Amino acid sequence: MGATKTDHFTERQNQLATLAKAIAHPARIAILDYLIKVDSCICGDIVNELPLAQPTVSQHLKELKNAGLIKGDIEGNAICYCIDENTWKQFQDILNTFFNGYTPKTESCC
Amino acid sequence: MGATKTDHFTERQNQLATLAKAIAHPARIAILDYLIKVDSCICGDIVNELPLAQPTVSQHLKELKNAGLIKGDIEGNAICYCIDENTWKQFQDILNTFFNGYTPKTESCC
DNA sequence: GTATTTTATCGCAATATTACGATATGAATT
DNA sequence: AATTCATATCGTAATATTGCGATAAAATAC
Repeated sequence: MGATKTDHFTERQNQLATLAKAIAHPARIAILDYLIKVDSCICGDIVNELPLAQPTVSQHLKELKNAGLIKGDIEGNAICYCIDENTWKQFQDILNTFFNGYTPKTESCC
Repeated sequence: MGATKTDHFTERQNQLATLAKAIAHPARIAILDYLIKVDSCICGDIVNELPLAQPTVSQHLKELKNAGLIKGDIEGNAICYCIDENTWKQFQDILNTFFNGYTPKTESCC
């Protein structure tokens, strides 16, 4: 055991969970924060911005890339990373739909 | 190693990550889906709705409760669970703020 | 060519998460 | 008090995640 039983849930539930997992780490939030802050594609210096070793940052970048949240192109001997506008909007939509799905009842027993 | 280096990130980054982690599992999404669907507090039958054993469901409920997303009161020999309206709205805000923080640039190099 | 710089990958150790059987708890029922 | 029902907790096994040192890969600089 220990492995998530993905088969038993709907595709939407799994997608939402995977999406949440992609941003479920402060380092990955910090990376996205930074990409938003500098307001342009970033070549290099992401490692210097984080309190983590280079291989660890590289791994987090990979996960963000797998999730589709960021994209990166090789540019000389550096990589140009930036937020993937389309996936970003898509994620925003999915989360909004989920959270807007709930409307508080007038009568609640708890 | 293996433990997340929470100390090195801002409180906001950690909060956002923790929040995301709370919904980063299809079973927990499914529980929230169900609570939204039945549109009232639920006493019992959450276990029957999920493809997981009772202790596992109980554990997921506990995590959702820890995150503040749901609240539960003892009601006879059952528990009345429902979505915590306030935390729900708060989470929605935090996520919205995060996702709205990004506005695509006209000139993007990737 | 050899250095230098930057990012990726490998391999491993530490920790966290997921899942569930067994058992405990706690309230209602008989 | 014993039974029943619903949920919680304990203990443990399987798997996943996090982190980093060592090393590789790939481009630039000299």
